[in-house]
Amino acid sequence: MAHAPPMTIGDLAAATNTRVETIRWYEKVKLLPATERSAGNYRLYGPEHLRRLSFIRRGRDLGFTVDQIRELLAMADDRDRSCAEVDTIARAHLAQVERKLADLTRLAHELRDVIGQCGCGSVADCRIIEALSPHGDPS
Amino acid sequence: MAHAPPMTIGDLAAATNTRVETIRWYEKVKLLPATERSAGNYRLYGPEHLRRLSFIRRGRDLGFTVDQIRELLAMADDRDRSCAEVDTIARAHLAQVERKLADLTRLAHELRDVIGQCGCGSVADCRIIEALSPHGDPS
DNA sequence: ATGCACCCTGTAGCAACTACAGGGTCAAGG
DNA sequence: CCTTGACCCTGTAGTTGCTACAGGGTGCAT
Repeated sequence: MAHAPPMTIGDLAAATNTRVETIRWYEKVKLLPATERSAGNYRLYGPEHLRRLSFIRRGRDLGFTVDQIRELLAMADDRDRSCAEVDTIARAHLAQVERKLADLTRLAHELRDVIGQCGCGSVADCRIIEALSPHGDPS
Repeated sequence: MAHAPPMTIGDLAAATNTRVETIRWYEKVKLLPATERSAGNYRLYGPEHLRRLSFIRRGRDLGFTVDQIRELLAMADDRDRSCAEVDTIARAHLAQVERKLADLTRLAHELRDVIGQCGCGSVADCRIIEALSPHGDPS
């Protein structure tokens, strides 16, 4: 079998569940290389672009920032390098996710408390508003 | 006791743990009213501004958007109105927080899995990079 | 040849601020 | 009185990660 014909940006978008504009944006910020163009100036993509974009999307789904992905890609491109840096980035990211998780958990508790107290009368004695006001606000 | 002298924007910032620029920005987007000015064109704030800004900051800490806070403030200003809308906003927000919590929990699991597998050899056989790559990527 | 789906570039917008640049004001110390 | 330094002013541009046009060109089917 001959190798598959190049994909257009729309094909690549469909294959990776990404918007066309997002792909062009990744190119602009150099997560993806500028590609060859067709006679009509269309971007043409091959399987290596598909692989790279899939990597990027999976990283984004896992909550890595674009900068972190840039670093991860640079490391992945240099296969002799030690894996330790990759590990470091991943661990730092996990720590950050865990911090955010703790914050949100606390926040959910507070919100549940506040909502539980609302008797749904008039705003004048709404517990939610009161909870937001500087503690016990008279006036 | 006579009433306290007006605060400058810096005083208000210190009292609410807010940056000066943020206060000016809240004024621009009409969360805070434009204030009186001193002879030298300095903004002057009184206790009612302190109360309003505290409310805003607490709402932001609880993760309400600026738009939601704008609604909450409008309701709080109209004390005869029913509390039901306040309750609705708070519940919608809680639901959103809970969704985000679920996402992050799943994400933390995935990250921990991936990190656990890293033997910290060379990138060539790094499990983290592999986990990000389109499934099992040969080449 | 004409429609229609697709592609191109470039710019502006979103949230919620933050960070200047390039000035003016005010109180204290010398 | 004058200077120094901390504060204040406006206005604009930057941040993150896209998304949404506007105003065009391309490619294929009918």
